[in-house]
Amino acid sequence: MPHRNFRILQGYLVQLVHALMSRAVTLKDVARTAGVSVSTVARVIHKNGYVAPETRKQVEAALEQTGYRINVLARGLRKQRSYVIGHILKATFPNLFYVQVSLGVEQCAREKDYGILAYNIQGDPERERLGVEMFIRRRVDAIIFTTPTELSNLQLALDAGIPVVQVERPVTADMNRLVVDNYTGAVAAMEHLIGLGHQRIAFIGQDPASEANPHVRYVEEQRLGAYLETLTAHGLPVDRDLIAFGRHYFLDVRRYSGDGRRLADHLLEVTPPPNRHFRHRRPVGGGRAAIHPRAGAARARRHFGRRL
Amino acid sequence: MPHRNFRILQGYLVQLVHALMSRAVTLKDVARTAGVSVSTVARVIHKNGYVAPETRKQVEAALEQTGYRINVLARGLRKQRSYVIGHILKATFPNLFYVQVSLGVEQCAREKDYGILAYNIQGDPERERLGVEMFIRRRVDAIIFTTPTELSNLQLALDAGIPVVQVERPVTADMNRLVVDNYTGAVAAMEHLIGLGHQRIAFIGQDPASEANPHVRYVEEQRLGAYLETLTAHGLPVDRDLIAFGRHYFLDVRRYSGDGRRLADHLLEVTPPPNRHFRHRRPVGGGRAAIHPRAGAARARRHFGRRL
DNA sequence: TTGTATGCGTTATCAA
DNA sequence: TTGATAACGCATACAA
Repeated sequence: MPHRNFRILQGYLVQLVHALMSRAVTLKDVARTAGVSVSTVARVIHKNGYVAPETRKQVEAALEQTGYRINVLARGLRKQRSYVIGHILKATFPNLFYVQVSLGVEQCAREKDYGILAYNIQGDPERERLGVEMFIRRRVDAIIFTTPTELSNLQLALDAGIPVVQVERPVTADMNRLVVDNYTGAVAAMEHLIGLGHQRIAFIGQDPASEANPHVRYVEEQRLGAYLETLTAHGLPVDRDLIAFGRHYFLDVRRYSGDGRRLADHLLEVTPPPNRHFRHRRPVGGGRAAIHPRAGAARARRHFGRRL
Repeated sequence: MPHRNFRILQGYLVQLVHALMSRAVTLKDVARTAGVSVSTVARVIHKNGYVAPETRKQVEAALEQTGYRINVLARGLRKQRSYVIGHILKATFPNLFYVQVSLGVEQCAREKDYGILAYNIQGDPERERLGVEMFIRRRVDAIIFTTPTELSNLQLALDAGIPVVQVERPVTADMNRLVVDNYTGAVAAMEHLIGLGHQRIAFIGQDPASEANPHVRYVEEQRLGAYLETLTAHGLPVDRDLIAFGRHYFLDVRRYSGDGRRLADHLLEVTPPPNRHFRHRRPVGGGRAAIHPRAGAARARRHFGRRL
């Protein structure tokens, strides 16, 4: 289709000419059109120092007329800040948790006029290192690890003078970290359900007693503890048949860089069938008591012992 | 927990001191330790111009010793390039299509040592404009719109001399665009299924004849056309009962900025139940013939007319 | 109240 | 074969 190819070529050329012809407006340009010096323009823009009212008028008119936009790179070079935060993500696909976190990070940064440079490592520690290296070259002002993989990579950033924060699954307690409070969250979920009048509530999760990963074990202990504690606090019975343990979800994201088919295969392979039916049970009257995470975790252990 | 708070405070302080004490190594530092000028170091780094072998040795040693890392911002100021591409996304959550695109964009950019600055607009044209403005201030080298919302925002970027590309759902034919070839994709899917021996294949999609959005209509026409064409090419019968029209998925992402509950409500509300049963049908012998998109779309129209 | 001059870290030109 | 220097666009200390 020669006509179509021509249009495409034309599109490229138009943009190329645009890009080559146009030079971004600088402070100097504004100063020239306003008939003042660059520092006067700077004073107007930053609203510091004294500027005569009429001079200000002229400068503002010139700013309007030229369509000046600050060059963040140049400002960054001068102020020794890039106004960029690096975000290293363990995986976005297919886990929407990471997507939600990156959305939140981006929105929050935007309010402070910061940009987010995302770097997806697909679970690969070596890529994580490469990401840190790139961020150092770009002089990012901070690095967020969601979630961190190797301590050495955190240290690498720190040695370059870049502050870091670990989001979930911290690999060290010696650096900033932000973790989900699973206990409070699970209590809130339970309170919500009980508040709606439900009394036969099931728990689906991994078995803390047989979980090797310490982080996962901790998380599951908190959740299960909250579940048991809240039930008891409301005078509801604990029914072992309503607790389904099992690895319901697991993915090694390194194996799935955009390959949807292998992903689907693997999901089918590792997801076990439901391991028991939830039997119907007569509801029991409510109640309310103080609930504490420590007590909840302890109760989880007492209730099920080391082995289930 | 005073002990825990102390550790957190300590973490902050350690990082603060790190950040304040450390100054990034510059070319000048390397030059000083190597006992040469900055331009000699630059020549070694960029492998252009002539450098005496021993001088090179010294410089390389100094580079190693100091741990020099180029300052991309400074280079960008000088070379009038930011080595950053802006990526405006209509939505990432809950649509994994956008996530996949942004992953691909990022990987590809990385190979060319480019960074990706993502800007999520949640379907809001005004945010799209703000995104373009931010990208102009940061002097990004190009902007990708996945997917574009307003033509004026594309024009805004172009006027600032920044090349743009529209990914799917182009709002104009006059600027670069990259679109999915739905016809070829659907043919491939059909060939795959037929190749596996399947002969009773259903089509689920929207009705092109009653679709108001021109883009969606075009997409559905291509897909349905490919479906019909491929069936016929293989000598398989077209069974109207195997074609299910209906709006199976729709989301106005502006309404769901992280509110999972309302999202779930809406999904349940707009997703209709399956509109017919797929009846069993006897398979019919195969065959193979040439297939063309235009013919496919025409066949779709002939087969079902304006109204179905 | 305004302007001049310097430096941020690079690249590139030109002279030595 | 190497070094001095200007320029990129901005912020700021200081001079006028």
